[in-house]
Amino acid sequence: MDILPPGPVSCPPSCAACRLRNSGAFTPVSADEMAFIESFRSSTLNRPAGSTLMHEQKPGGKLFTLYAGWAFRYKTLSDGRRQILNFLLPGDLIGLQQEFSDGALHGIEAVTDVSLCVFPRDGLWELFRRYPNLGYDITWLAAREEGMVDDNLLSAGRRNAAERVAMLLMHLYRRLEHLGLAQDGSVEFPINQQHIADILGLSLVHTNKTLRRLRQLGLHEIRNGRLWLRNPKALQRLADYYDAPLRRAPLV
Amino acid sequence: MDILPPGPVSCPPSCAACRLRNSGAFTPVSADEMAFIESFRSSTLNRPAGSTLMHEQKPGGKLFTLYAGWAFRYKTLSDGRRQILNFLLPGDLIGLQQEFSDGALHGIEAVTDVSLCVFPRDGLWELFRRYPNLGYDITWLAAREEGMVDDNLLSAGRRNAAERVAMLLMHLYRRLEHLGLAQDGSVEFPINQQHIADILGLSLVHTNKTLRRLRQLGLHEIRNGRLWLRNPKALQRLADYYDAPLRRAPLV
DNA sequence: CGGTAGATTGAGAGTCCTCAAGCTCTGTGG
DNA sequence: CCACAGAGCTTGAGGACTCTCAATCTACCG
Repeated sequence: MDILPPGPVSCPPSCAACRLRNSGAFTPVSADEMAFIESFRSSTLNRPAGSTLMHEQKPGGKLFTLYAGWAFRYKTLSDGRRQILNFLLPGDLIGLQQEFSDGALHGIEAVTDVSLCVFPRDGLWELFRRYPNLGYDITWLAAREEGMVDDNLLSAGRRNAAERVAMLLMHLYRRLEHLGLAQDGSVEFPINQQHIADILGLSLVHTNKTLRRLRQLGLHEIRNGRLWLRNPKALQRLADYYDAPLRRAPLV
Repeated sequence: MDILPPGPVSCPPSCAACRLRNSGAFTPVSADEMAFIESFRSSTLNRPAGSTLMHEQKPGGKLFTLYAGWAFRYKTLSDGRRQILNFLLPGDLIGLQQEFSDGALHGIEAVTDVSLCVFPRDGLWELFRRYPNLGYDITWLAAREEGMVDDNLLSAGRRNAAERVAMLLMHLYRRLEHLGLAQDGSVEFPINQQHIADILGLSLVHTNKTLRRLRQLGLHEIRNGRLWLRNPKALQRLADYYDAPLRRAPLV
């Protein structure tokens, strides 16, 4: 990992130069809306791998859009057991629940070095008022994130270890590929086995044994921080996971 | 269970007579907004216990507000394993994810006879445009529901059977109490052990044994379709569940 | 009085967990 | 150049929690 600033990808000063927005993976916005988003953004921020972007206990905090890097939402029990709720990838909006929550809070931690666009929390209402489109987009993003948590809950509740692993690998590969981050049949994969255990609701040891078994069956390969799906069909069948293609998401 | 119409509580013709809105459990809206909501509503609907309100496969469908009764969102694997994602109680908005989803769909089924207010799906955008407040409220509801799924995921992933049961009983009791549905220290509890197993990610048999054990320890009692928390403190400690008091929710 | 839904119980089998080491790789410092 | 430390990955063994299979029991209904 690089020293701050994190690698070559900090947020550009202007949204017009935004690599995400110009990647084609997101729905276009009008010039007007983009100008508003840019004015709505209060600053940009780089944080190193492993840092806490939002505390599990404290409400408040800011609203972010993840520009580069990986992060995750999580909850912990008081004896330390941790459950990752979902992974956050570039373009994901961070901190929306804190705005509304009943105190059912979660923490957010950076997996890699990350770059963020920062938005003031109390500007959200104005966004809804002045640009209903953007409000609608934000609801879209919230609903999509809920859908991801739904999938994870189905895994944790009803899939066995191998099925959970297969599901996770498929899911992350698809999302990254959709963002244009797949190269030569592989994607960057910065999470370790503890992260995988924590999102799947498994122990570290069992996660290791399951990953190894699937690798030896030729289903995937994780090496040097990259993931290859060696047999996507088999993974899909194992996970019983046949979602429709991803749609372009809004980007705020 | 009654024959249709379900019991004495169908949606009133006018929102002004809405029992939910007048219960004090929801945030007030302006007369203007209420008039819009009433015009936005395309009809009302009663459905019997056990009916499917939304199919797991088909997108589309309508948007509902649950007026009376219980329902749940669920997903199933192709071999029939079912995971309930969360329970829906009066005031909950139903079908929002279908509007946005990437095809990551879920089904919705009525537990009891239910009454619903029906909204046209394609009117949602107009709602955001004309009443940004209401758009904001809908986002609030989406974020709250996600928070509930987050909690369930923490349970399924990291709590053992007894802790999961304790968590669920506390959670449902709190929500019902907040709706003013607690009477003499108990609430209506129309779900069976299969439902409980399906939301907790446990087998029916193990759910039964766990419920029985907690009952014999004097923690709760379920009888004649009602739930009593006999020892809320102990349940709370067991579940490691200490959320802030519930806030009033918006009602659309 | 049979039929059905739901709750209960017992027994045996598995999946998954915890404990405990050992291994590999990388970066640091002498 | 090598010893050392730390993070992450691997492996083995035993035990605990949960699952499946198979019945039985109760309450309610036609």
